[in-house]
Amino acid sequence: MAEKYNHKRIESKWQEVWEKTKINRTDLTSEKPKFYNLIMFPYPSGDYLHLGHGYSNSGADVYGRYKALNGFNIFMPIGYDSFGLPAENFAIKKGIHPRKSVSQNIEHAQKQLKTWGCMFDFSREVTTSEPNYYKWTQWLFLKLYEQGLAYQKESPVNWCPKCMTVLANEQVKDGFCERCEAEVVQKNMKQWFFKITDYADRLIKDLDKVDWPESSVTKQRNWIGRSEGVQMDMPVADSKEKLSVFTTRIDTVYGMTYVVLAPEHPLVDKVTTADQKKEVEKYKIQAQKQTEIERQSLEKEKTGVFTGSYAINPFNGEKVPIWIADYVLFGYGTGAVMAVPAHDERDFEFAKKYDLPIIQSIAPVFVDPTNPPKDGIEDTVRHGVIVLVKHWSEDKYLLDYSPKFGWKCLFCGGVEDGEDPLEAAAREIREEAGYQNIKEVRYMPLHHIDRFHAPHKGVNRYAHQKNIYIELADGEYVEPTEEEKELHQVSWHTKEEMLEQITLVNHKYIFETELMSGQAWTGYGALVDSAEFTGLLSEEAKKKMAEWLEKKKAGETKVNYRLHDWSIGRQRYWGAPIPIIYCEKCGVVPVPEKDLPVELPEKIKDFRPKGTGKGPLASVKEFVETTCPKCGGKAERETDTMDTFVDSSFYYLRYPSVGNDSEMMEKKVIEKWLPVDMYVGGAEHVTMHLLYARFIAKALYDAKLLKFDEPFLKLRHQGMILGPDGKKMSKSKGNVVIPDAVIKEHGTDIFRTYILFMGRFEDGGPWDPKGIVGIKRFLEKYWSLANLISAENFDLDQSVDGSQDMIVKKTINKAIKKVGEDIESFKFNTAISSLMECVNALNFLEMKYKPKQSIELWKNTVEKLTIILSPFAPHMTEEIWESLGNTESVHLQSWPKYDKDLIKDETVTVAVQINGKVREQLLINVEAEEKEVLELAKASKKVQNYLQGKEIKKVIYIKGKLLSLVVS
RNA sequence: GCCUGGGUGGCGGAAUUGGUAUACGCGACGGACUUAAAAUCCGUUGGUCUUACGACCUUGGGGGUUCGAGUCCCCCCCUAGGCACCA
Repeated sequence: MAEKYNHKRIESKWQEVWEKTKINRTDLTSEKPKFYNLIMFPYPSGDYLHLGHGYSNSGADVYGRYKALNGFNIFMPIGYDSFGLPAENFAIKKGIHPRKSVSQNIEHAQKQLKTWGCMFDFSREVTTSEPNYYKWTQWLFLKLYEQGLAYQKESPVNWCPKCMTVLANEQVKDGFCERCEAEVVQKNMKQWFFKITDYADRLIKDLDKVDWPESSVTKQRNWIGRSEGVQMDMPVADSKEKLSVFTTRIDTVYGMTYVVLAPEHPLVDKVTTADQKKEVEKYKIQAQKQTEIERQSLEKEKTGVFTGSYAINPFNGEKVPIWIADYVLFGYGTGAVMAVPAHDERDFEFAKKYDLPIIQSIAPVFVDPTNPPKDGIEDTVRHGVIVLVKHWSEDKYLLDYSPKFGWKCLFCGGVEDGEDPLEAAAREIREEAGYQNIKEVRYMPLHHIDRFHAPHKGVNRYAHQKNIYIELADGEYVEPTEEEKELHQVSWHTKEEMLEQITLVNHKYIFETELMSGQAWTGYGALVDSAEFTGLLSEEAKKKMAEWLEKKKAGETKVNYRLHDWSIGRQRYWGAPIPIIYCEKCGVVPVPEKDLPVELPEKIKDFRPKGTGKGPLASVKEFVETTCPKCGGKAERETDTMDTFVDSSFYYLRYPSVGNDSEMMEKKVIEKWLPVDMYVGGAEHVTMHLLYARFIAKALYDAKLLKFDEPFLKLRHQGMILGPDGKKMSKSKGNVVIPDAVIKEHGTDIFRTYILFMGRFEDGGPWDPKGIVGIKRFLEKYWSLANLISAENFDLDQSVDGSQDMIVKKTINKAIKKVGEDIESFKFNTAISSLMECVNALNFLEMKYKPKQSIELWKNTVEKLTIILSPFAPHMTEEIWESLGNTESVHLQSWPKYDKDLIKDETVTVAVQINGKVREQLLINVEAEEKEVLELAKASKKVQNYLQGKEIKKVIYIKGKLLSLVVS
């Protein structure tokens, strides 16, 4: 009996061998086709690398090994994202210099990584906090500066009072600091920015070029938040000022009843009248004091103040009041909006509160789905009323049942030319419903348009419907004519009953809006009361109205983005200093390339943040004081450091040129090796790192430094591994599982195979330590089977004839195909289950038939099995490979080719369905035709039972799958 | 509120273009080996009814299309993630 599998001995044995043979060092100059297999580099903030790292690394490594077996030259580098807040905070907590804690943490992470058996090329590590790396971070800054993409401006920024630094929008989660969870406040500061907004359109458009998870593409698109609209100028009445508003719904402009400026808007002071000054000032101060969360809280009731001035709607020349309100954001669009309460929920809420007029300018259009307008027939325009009638004493409403048309609805009817709709409605109720005394008649907040085909008249109707509310005074009733009674049968119902019974969608809608006492209609529709634009549909009106504005030079079409420029300055110590010098004479002067890196002073008394708005570097005299590179005069250095995301935005570009200190990217190498072929990492980086990295690639492309503008062609995310309790792992919950403990007990081959077997790679899920035994059994089964074959240790007494050889061949060929396809599409779990099936089948055959005579076939089969298993269990398979008598590593072999003919089965079971139910299974030849199968089925007793006395109406045969019979 | 994914046995999860739902693994039960246990191996394992043959039901719920629906269409519920006063 072969030796039991000992992971400790075997895994460390091969890790040593591989280190010696340098098997994972990539020859970047090789002629073989390249494959850049990248994982997101870890952040060594002090904790162990966790299960999540183990998960993504395992997936990426299996994929990389599979690609290598398929003839690619794999480059799988690794590094450490070691600058930034968490690393610095960790050092502060420990009371040591971050340089020291970072190097300890890296050493630790490295140790972990080396036991994980991944094919990392450790010879090309990057560490972002080393001067030989951040020299290039600063170089990158200079390149962006040269292109005008790095600039300084005074602007409101996110300030984290706990980290005492500015944060990018991307680092603020629901108003809290992403790192320390302190509440973020707005501060006005002079800051360095990268102009990512210049690339907004390309960042959206080029998503078409990449193979990324659809959800991540959408996430980036939403984050960038492109919206097309128009910017419209509005003169301020009795003043020379004019204001500009941005809207995506210019089609609603005739419904504008006021204008709102953000409280910070510079025009506020200019338009505020003397009597309103006090109120406005008070409001401004109150708005400023609020934190971002308070201000953006949706529960908060809207507030605002009238400025005393009016703006003129260029479309109709009407004056509308100018208000200020904090529901308008200064940072988006023009910081001013036209308010159309009838068609915008926020404006509606505001208008209700401050009693501002609500004017409808868009009418919803309902197309009757059961009777839509027919093509090629002109619309006939009609005016009509739809009437909601309320009972005189109860909370009930009148339902009209029309036996002739079969629908249940509200009362409705036509309005003759010149007739008042309210009167028409009242008349109709008296004559058709019979109720005589009306207490109240009024219009409902919105009217609408119905479109349908009127079959009895042969015309398409385009009906302007006024929606009218009638409340009866009492129950006085005069019997309608017989004729009317045939058309209308009325009954009283509660709200709920009405909503249930009404069969016409438009009537139902009216009923709902009335019950909700009006709402803004935010959908598209047809324009009403909009002068020359009346009748147009929203889409078309938008175009025409924008053209109209452009002609009048009162506005233009405009695109706005949710995305803001990337604020990159941090008032912290542990980062790459921004390479800028301020000279009294020459102003802002970039540090010349030859002077890079601007080294972060290592000896510093206190590297903790001060909270003064200036970073700790400001107090290091030797650092700050310098000479101007232009004029040689006295000058001072910028003391902010760069956001960590700048470090990580280009690390993948640096890997192939590690060791070259004179160039960031070696031209030849970069042209050969980039872009990245496969990138594996967490989905939480989609709106930060991945967006920034794409932007930087595009900027470098424009600077002619790169020949591609999309850095990551393929992207796959690993799901999140949760604690055994199904909750997110965290120290405070005490449910953290450290991969090293698992690896120590079971070995990394078992660990990585298990974690990939648990479920779909993108899904993740709870870590369940119980299931690991299944993988252990599987791999040990493989181990003993392979050992048996390699030892040629067979029971020679058994008589064998090799008749099972074909089954052995088929088994392995099927596995080769399935496992390969599954790894290619990141379906590791099903790849592993196919391997299990294969091992189980071979094991069964081996035990049953003792492959004495077919030893060559068996050996060959086990070799193939070993190769296709090697991406998952690299150590164990290497050991087996050696014991099979091979001298070259299993990882340098080729993925076996499968034989197409051996994949197919000659006989298959087909299901026989009778009226949709499976009643019989037939063993047939794969090539059998419908006729044969039908004959076979008819011969079956079971089938005969179901066919007795019945006739076969229809036969459907799906080759090799099923036969479906319809009988009656 | 809007945009994405999900919802399948006791559990993790499979299922090509609509074509035998529950692969593979865990767990559970029964058996073999053992003085015994562990390990290993073999068998059973969606539910209800039935002595049995078998019948019926079953992929979050309700409707539909189809010879046939986990898969397609409509409505609803739950859940994870993202965005959210973005005009």
